[in-house]
Amino acid sequence: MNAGNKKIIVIVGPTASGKTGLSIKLAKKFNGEIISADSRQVYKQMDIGTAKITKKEMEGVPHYLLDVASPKKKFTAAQYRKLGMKALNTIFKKEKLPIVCGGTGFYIQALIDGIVLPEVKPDWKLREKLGSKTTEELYKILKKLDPKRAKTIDEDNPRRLVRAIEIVTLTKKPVGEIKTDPLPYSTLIIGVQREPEKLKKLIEKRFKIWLEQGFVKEIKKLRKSGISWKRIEEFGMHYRAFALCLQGKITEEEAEERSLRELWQYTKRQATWFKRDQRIIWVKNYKEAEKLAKQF
RNA sequence: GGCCAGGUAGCCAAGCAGUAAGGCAACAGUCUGCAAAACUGUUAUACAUGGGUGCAAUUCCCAUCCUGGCCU
Repeated sequence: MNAGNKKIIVIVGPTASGKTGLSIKLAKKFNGEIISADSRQVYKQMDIGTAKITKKEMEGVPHYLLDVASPKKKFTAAQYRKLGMKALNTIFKKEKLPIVCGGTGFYIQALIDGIVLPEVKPDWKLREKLGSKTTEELYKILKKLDPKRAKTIDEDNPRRLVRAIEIVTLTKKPVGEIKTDPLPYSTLIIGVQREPEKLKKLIEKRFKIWLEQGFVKEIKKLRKSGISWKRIEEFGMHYRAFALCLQGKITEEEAEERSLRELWQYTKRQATWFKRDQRIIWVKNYKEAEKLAKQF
């Protein structure tokens, strides 16, 4: 497929920086459609706490990769890439401009830089078996099963070791080196920049709004629909904090404190991630972004 | 007022004669198959104050101040 003149705009940035608003403006201006790149907004029933855009806020701009998975199941970067590619093709067919927008750097990388990987579902029995092993033991197991993967993996990270073992065990073949298949389109990556102090305030403000909108209720609903506390805790940050609170393990005050703190820590992790990507052009407002997009 | 317990880095907390674990936070970073996850590294002239006894005290003794609990 020769698609050299096809273009994609990507918008990245820390949480609460205003990516969503920017993406809508750009989409309207340049006849675009939006592909969300957010590892939590893919789940149904998780709207308030993920700051998912509402129908009204979309202003008629089509969105992809929202509400594509059940929170009961695990969604992975591999699935994201698959669905993302599909969305890209759909948008191109309509001769519109795809705008990938989100804060999950890994998903964006999976899509744009094209990490090729088969989908592997979690194997709970295997995980249970591996659960009691030490990191060292896990590493040894992986080394035996897939020496190449063992070479590059972070050997102190049990989470990744388990997943790697799961993958070899289920696919029955070592993957070894990972292939990449970058998209053949030209991409403009815009980063939304915010002063740290300002960002902190934006996070706080948005968090308060979540609470007013019934974030706690949202969690209760998740629980009622049969999702375990453990699973809800896995969603991290404020989902974890309030899940603990509703179980009576921490006070409401602690939950709020913890949420805010973790939200801020997340922001910093995102910054660390995006810092490495030299392709990102950082902007402070919509005007700058529009200018870039025009040139592009 | 009396008795008891305790005062160790921003917070929690171990040690209790040879100058001080750990956890959280903070800061930095990793990431190519769970990524709002998981993991790594770095940082702090921290032992309430004043005396005393020791070669040596954060550690023992005395006093003072503060905090918590109990009693009157």
